[in-house]
Amino acid sequence: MPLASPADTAACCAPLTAEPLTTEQAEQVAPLLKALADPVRLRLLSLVASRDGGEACICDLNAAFDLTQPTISHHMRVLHEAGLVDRDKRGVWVYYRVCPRALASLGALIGCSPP
Amino acid sequence: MPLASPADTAACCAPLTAEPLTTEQAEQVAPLLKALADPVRLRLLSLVASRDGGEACICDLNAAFDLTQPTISHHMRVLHEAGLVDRDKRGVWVYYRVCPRALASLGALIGCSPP
DNA sequence: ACAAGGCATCGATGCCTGTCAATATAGACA
DNA sequence: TGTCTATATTGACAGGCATCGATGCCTTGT
Repeated sequence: MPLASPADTAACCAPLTAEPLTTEQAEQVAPLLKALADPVRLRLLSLVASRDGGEACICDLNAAFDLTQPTISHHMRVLHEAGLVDRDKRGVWVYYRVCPRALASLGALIGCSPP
Repeated sequence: MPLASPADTAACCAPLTAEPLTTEQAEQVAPLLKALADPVRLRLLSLVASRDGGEACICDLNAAFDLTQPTISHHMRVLHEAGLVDRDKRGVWVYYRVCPRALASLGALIGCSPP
């Protein structure tokens, strides 16, 4: 297990509206939301998630944006460090796929908990 | 209806993982997430939502933080302009309450709809 | 009319971030 | 070994943001 991402510890609690978040909880969840709070990263994550097989490489993603390759690489790094996507290097290509647990825990926090 | 908040138009679409977000969708949703992506604002929203009656005034919120009153006021303004909370001035006090539609649409976007 | 208190706004400051060009790294293939 | 290609890293720059102190606005009560 290479690194402990924010998604590992965050958002494993009661929904936002049930009881006040503690300072610690808020400081764990905020980085997750911050990683998502960018139009490019939202599209990147959505693009990866909706892809056939649930994965995409940088070259695929690059083609969908009018941004330079380093910028896309930077955004994927942010998503990865937040624990929202996993990396898998196969040969020359690097494939990203969404980490479903992270998204689910975020959804539970925001309060769409169907009992 | 004083202003059209981001929450009015954003996040009324398929979950993030179903199909790629368009640029327009991403640019509508991102401000909502950005408004939430701050530890103080997360606690503020949670505090308001979990309050008896679902509302709180600035003076209540101020007491829960080690920040100045202008800073709290600024954060509540950000939440309000994103469409996440409503304002209601009653006498000297200003009461905030969460706008449930905004949170629900965000939750639907993130994808906590397990069929 | 005046004073007091709750809240918003303004201006300034220091830090964070999105973007790019240039460069580095690393795997595949001849 | 050397070249080509895919991805990451670095350094720099501009814009954004969280915070504060000072101040203004508005409502209530005297």
